[in-house]
Parts: sequence; structure tokens; C-alpha cells
Amino acid sequence: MDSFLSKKADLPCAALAPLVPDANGTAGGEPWFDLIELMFFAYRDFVGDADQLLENFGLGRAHHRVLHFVNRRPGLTIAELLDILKITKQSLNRVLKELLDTDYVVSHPGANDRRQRQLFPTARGKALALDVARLQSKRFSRVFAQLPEGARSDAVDFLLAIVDAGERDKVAAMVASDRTAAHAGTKR
Amino acid sequence: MDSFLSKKADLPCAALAPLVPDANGTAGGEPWFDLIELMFFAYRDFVGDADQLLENFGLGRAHHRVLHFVNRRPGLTIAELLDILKITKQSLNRVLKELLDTDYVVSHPGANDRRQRQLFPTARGKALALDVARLQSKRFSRVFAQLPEGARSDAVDFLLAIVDAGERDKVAAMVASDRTAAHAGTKR
DNA sequence: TGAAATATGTCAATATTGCTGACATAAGGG
DNA sequence: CCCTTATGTCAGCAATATTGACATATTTCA
Repeated sequence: MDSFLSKKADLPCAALAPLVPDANGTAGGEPWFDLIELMFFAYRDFVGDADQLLENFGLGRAHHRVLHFVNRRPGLTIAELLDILKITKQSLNRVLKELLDTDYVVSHPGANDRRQRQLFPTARGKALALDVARLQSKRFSRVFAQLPEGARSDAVDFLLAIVDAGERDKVAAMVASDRTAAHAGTKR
Repeated sequence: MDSFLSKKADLPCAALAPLVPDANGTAGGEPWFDLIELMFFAYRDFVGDADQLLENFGLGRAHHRVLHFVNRRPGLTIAELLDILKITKQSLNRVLKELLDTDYVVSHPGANDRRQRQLFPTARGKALALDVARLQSKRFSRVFAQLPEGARSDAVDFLLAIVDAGERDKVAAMVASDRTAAHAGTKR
């Protein structure tokens, strides 16, 4: 990491400016177009899996995100979900209502605080969430089958490092804890 | 890579089933929730940079994508852009028209085939595209400053491997070729 | 206990980005 | 000259997001 940064300090003149962006990102270095574009292409095809499967059920990407996190963290409250998705409660409410109406998710008054709603996947919801997750995992299986040994762990480190510093701990905790298997929160 | 796959072949009984999804993704293994969720969180924060900067200019994410690729590949035709973005020409046309009207992009009849339109960034367009790219590169600078030596190259490999197999060669070629500096296609 | 704060639900209006279908124009090619 | 291709455009619609305002139930605190 030292040599990574020292590349630029050693350079004698501006004409031989570093080929990487400065630490502050604003100066002479060429931006990293390759990574910027690969984020676009990789995400496009990654979410394409889910989109394609979900359209058979009349559900969109927004429904899937809600269902996914409810399935992963059974008992999640509305406020927690809003904090994860970073959308407004009005936006959430529209898709959540549809998931409740179509019996993919159920809500119960909070155990401690009855103002809260705790969300749980139904058996149907769990099945669908798992189907999509498996389809997406299939893509990752293909990915790591063609990459060297430590690639999976490196990928986790890379993606986590991209996340905003203020969110990183929260995200790391969520991603690490495997609540799905633990409390099988299927209700109704 | 051999040992990566052989982990599962060696297992004696179903109770000790592999902790990774099967190659076909449909069987007993737990899906890779961590990677699935990290893709969401990383992309959310990554594009957040661009969104925030662009809203000062009254431009949205769709405008940015068009401007970005026009800046990266000056002389791009409409058909090529549609193939990259995977949207309909009607969707493209709305945002492209706005970029033309507001002088971020210009179009000229194709050099060889005058039915085509070749798109070029204006000086203004180049400046904005570069501003956004530098902001996004700044995030990657922070990322690789906290990761070990080969992380940048590994990340490129990882993201490229996620892309649909049928698209991968095309994407790899685009990402590799650095046309931006080469033909400085600023017009008007 | 009663007032304030909190968690959620809901209504209305609007913006952005995508879609389908239909049709028009201009230019290349046999 | 006809057929195809590349693009432009109009109309309508759908999904997902936003802001602002207001209602309701419940908890907390003075």
C-alpha cells in the first residue's frame, strides 16, 4: 500500500503525471473509467436476474428489495427498513402494501413497542426470496469458478470498502449475521 | 481453483452439506446473501456520488449515463449507445435531446453512413463528465488505499466476471480501450 | 395525568426513467 | 426504384421515486 501511494510522490514533472487519481480525486490523474463502467455493467446484469424472475409474479425490483430484507431479517421494523433502503416511507408503503395484500409478507405490532410494525415473510415470501437469491448466487458461482482462490473474500472486502464510511459498520454487521436460518420467522 | 470446488466433493453426508451454492445454484447450499446485499449497498453509495453532483445541473442518472459514454467514446452512434445502455430509442431520445439542447453533447451525420448520428461531448460536456468521473474515482481511491496490493486488478476481474457471458468480450474491450485521451472529440 | 415525541399510515401532486405501438423521414444498397 | 436500415417523434402507460400535509396510535416524560 505504501508503494501504491508513493508512485506519485516520486514523479519528477507534471508531464509524467500519475495514471491514477489523486487521493482527493480532483487533480491531474485519469479517472478510473474501467471500474466506473464495470460497476454499471456488472450491476445491470446482476439485477437482471432478479428482474426477469420476478416479472413472472407481477413484482418489481422495489418489491424484491423489501422482500429480500424482510426475509433476511425477520421481525424488521418499518424504520429499520427505511434506513436500509434509503427511500421515503411513502415509497416503501406502496410496495409493502402490495406485498402484504398478496401474502408475501405479514406485519405484527412490535413486541416491545406496539407502535412499531414488525415484518415477517410468509412461507410463500420465503420461498420466492430464496428462489431469487439462489438465482443470483448461481451467477456468483460461475464468477468464482473462473477466479483464483481468495476471490470471494476479496470481493466482499472490495464491495464493503465502497460503502459510505458512516454506513460501513452497520452494513458489515448485517451482512455478517445470518439471521435467516437462525430464527425461522415464518408466520401466518 | 481446484480446491475451491473439491471442498464439496469430499463431503461424506448430506448433513454436512456445502456452505456454498451448488454450481447450478438451485440445490441445498445457502445462497450468498453477503455478496447479494453488498452489491446493493455498494452500488447504492457509488451512484449516490454522481446523483448528488448532477442534481445541481438539473440532470438525472439517465443523462449522466449517456454523457459518460459519449465522453468515453466520442463519435458513438445512436445504435451503439442503445446497445450499451440496453434501453429503447424512445427512452434514450428524451434524455439525449435534453443533452443536445443544453449543449452538453452535439451530433453530426455519420462520416461513412450519413443516416447515422455520431455523438460528441462539447467542452462543457467533457468537463461535467470528468467532474463526475473524478468524484467516483475518489471513492475508489479511498477503497484501494485500505485494501492490499492487487485489489484493484482483482476488482476489475471480479466485476467483469459478473457480466453476462455474451456481453463480456464487448464490455472488456470497451473498458480496456482508453479512447478519451486519444481522440479528443470535443466539437462545436 | 396530560402534553410532547415517536412510529406509522395515507392522500395528493409531481418528477424521472423506463416501456409499447405506430408512423415519418432520410439515406444506403441491390 | 424498391427494400432495408438508422433515426426521430408522438401518444399513452407503468414503476419508482419525491415533497408536503395531515391522521392515528402509542410511548415517554414532566
